[in-house]
Formats: sequence, C-alpha cells, structure tokens
Amino acid sequence: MKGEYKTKPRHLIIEYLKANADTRFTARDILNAIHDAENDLDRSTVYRNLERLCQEGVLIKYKETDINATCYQYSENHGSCHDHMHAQCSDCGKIFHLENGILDDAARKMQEEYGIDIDYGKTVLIGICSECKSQKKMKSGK
Amino acid sequence: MKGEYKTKPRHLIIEYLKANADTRFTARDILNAIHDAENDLDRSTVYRNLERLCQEGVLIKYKETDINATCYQYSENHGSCHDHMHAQCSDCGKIFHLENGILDDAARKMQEEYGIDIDYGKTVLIGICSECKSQKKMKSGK
DNA sequence: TTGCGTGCAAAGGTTTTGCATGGCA
DNA sequence: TGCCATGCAAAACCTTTGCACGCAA
Repeated sequence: MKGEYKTKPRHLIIEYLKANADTRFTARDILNAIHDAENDLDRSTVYRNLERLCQEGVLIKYKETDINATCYQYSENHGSCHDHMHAQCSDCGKIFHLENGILDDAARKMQEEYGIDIDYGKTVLIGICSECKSQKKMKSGK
Repeated sequence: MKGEYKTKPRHLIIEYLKANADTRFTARDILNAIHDAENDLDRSTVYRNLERLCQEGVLIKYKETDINATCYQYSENHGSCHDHMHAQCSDCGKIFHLENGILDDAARKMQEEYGIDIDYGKTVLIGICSECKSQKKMKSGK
C-alpha cells in the first residue's frame, strides 16, 4: 500500500504545503525553501510526493503560461475539488473555491449558444483579488 | 524593425497556422508537419516566430496541464482577444471566442462575493464541445 | 525482516541563447 | 551592401525513471 510510512522528507513537504496553503508553488519553490541548514531533499522525492498528493486530492495541479513549470495549490477540502470551479489571482496566485451556483446561468447559455459543456472541475477563472488590487492602487499613488 | 523580411520558413509556419486555425498546436506539431520532402526548419526558428506572432496578437499562447509543452492557437480577430473570454474543448483543443455578455452576471457576483475581478482576456473555460461529445457517445455505443 | 520511500545518477523532453552564415530589400 | 532571420550547436530548464540503499513498521 502507498502512503504507509511516515518519513521525514514527506513530513517536510507537507509542512511546506500548510505554511503556504493560500498560494501556488512549484517543485522548485519547495526545493529552495527546504534547502536549509540541516534539511535537504531530492528533486525526485519532491516530484513523487507532489504527484501522490494530487492523486489523493490534497493538491490541485496546473500549468502557468508565464512560467515554465507546473504549479500546485493546497486544497483544504480534500478530494472535492473536481466538482466546482476555481478562480485564481493572476498576481499572487491565490485560489478561490467558487460555489457552482454562481456560474450555472452562464454555463447554460454556453451550452445553448456554443454547444460546449463547461467542466467545472477543470476550469480556472483568472482575475485579480481585492488584496492585490488595493496594493496596486497604493503603489500607483491613487 | 522586426518582421520586415518575407522568408520561406516564416511563410511555411504561417501556412501551417492557417491550415490549423481551429485547433491548438505545439512547436513540435509544426516541426513534425513541416519535416517534409523538400522543406525542413529549425527548432529555434519555430520558437522565435511563434513568440513574435504572439506579441503581434496573431496567436494565443497557453500551457496545457496534461502535456508538457506550450500550446498555441490561431486567433482570427487579430489583437482583439484580450478583451473577451475563451472556452476550450478539453478533447480536441478547439477554442471558442465568447461574447462577454454571457459572463457579465457571473463576473459581477464573483466581484461581490469573493472580491475578485475576472480578467476576460486571460480566462479560458474548459469543457467539451458538441462534436467531441457525440463522438464519445458513438464510441460507447449509446 | 519486509518492502515502501528516498537519494543518486542519468536520461528525455522542451525551450532558450550565442554566433556565424545566408538571403531579403 | 546592410541587416534581419535562419541554422547550428550547446546549454539551461523541468521532469521522469531505474536501481540500490536506508529506514519505518
């Protein structure tokens, strides 16, 4: 069976996930973060654990157009992320779990007008969150 | 200035784009397709041209989660793709240009409930198109 | 002791970059 | 003739895989 042993590397990775539960991260982010004084871990270990965590539903996995790497995001509601949509801030990477009701009307219209059935679990809406928006305003002096 | 010369490699690439205007493709797709009898071109030429075409607004560029490569899609309405949403079939890769009206209600609700401003130009809704759906039905014998 | 998880090394794939050459204007 | 675009080669990435060893149970 998989996931039976409690090992130090896996523990370190999960620590990282929880500490960064509200942003996206890459395999490299983890490697850099844990390349500390007494801790270090291997690339393949990170990739293998991330892959497992995705299959367990703990993580969402996707690609970012700007950076050339796979991004991951911690998902609080384990395993239930396949049935609702997500929105992501293009600035900080934070992901929002949306109630489906919000998009039902739009999805019906798309079905009618374009013949396309939207897959809630695979779709990620891109936007900018209120936090980042107010930060930008501050920087631009408005 | 850029893009002043009409060269054969660039011409071949643009030919390919137009012939495949209704699907996504990768740099590799182009390389494989043009590796013909008398024509051949270099990787870097393809990448450099694709990059330029993106900046000119002729192409949309994005990453696919399943495959480890950047995808491109021809955009008929040059340069205007930044202001409306797209939907893509997860099966065949075809992209649909959506009228914004369809999502205005949903976008307003998201702003109210989550504080996030959806960026129409960056968002790609994932779903399955009617063509692929009927093909799947046929295969499953229904 | 058993066998899962890790570390190591190597390989495979995509994408980028420097430099000399070729070809369009 | 200028100078942009290409081709070539090499490098930088990210990611995957095989194999032997260590360690949790």
